[in-house]
Amino acid sequence: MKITAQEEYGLRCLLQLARTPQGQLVSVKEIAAKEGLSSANVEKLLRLLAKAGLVHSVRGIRGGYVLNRPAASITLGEVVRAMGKMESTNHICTSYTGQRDACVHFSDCGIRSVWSGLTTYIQSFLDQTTLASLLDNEYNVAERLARRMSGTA
Amino acid sequence: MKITAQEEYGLRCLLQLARTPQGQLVSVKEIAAKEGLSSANVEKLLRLLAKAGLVHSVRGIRGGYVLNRPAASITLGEVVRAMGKMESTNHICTSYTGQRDACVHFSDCGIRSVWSGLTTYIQSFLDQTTLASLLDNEYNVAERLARRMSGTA
DNA sequence: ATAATAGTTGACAAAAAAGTCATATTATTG
DNA sequence: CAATAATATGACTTTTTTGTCAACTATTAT
Repeated sequence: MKITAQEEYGLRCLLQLARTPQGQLVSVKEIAAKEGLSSANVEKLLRLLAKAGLVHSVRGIRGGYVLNRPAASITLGEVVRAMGKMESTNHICTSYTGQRDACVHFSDCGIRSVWSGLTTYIQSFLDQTTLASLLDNEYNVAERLARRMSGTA
Repeated sequence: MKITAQEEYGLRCLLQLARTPQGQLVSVKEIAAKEGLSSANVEKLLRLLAKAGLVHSVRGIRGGYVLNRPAASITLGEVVRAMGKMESTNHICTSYTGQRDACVHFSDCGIRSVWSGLTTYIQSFLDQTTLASLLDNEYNVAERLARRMSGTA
């Protein structure tokens, strides 16, 4: 139960796109440089996001990636699901069953119900957070910091 | 962001202990058989739980494991933390930073605050669920099932 | 005492996740 | 129309996580 590397980095790449004005293209190289990741890795992440329809790519010289929709309409839930490491509610109890075919216990055992409850709970949190709200928060923090540093507040 | 094998199996082993009456010892072999896991694996899981103080072991012939505290006082949060795969709130942004030493962005960036918010949110869910409540639920399900099958309801 | 049973430990093996690389494809620009 | 700069793809490598094994220690029963 922790955020995977792909989820974290995928989100970061997406935020880099969200920070650039209007459907302006950003290259893998730029994103990689800004995030301190390898280009190969960033490319892989962006391909996952493209498959999920969150970003869209343009080939050729001067090509790059853009968000497919406004940052305010993209939720963290979508991002995390796009990275493919989220337990899907209907797979609960199918992954970890020991050497048995199905859940060793009842067909609707206590474990199944907590795990699926937890998954739903987490997704509701993620689905309520948009890329835009993350940036907002970031800018507010930056602003507060700037004010404090300049002795204005 | 998904439940790890260790978390799931650790919980299952613990529930096996919670199901047996009073501080009665259960051997690794029994648990392994009931869960369809290898003894070696169950042993490893139980050692983690023992290190965290959730269970206690007795050696020698007729030895085995017991819960250290009543099932109603052990929360899922404790279990998950014992298995060591939970993001700890003060490690946020120290694991995934690309090739940089620290968070590439602000020292209190948008990502950090969501991830730590999410972690807290998840833990509050887990900390409100006890082993006992999982068993309750299990028994209720079993009872409902039994009633339905016997045509009583 | 000794044999048998059960937990303990650390090293190792296998599987999964993360990351890299080489090669192909596409578009632009001179 | 060639050179260049960008994305696309799949195979491969590395790292991390899971799981197994073998040798050891403790406890009980005979």
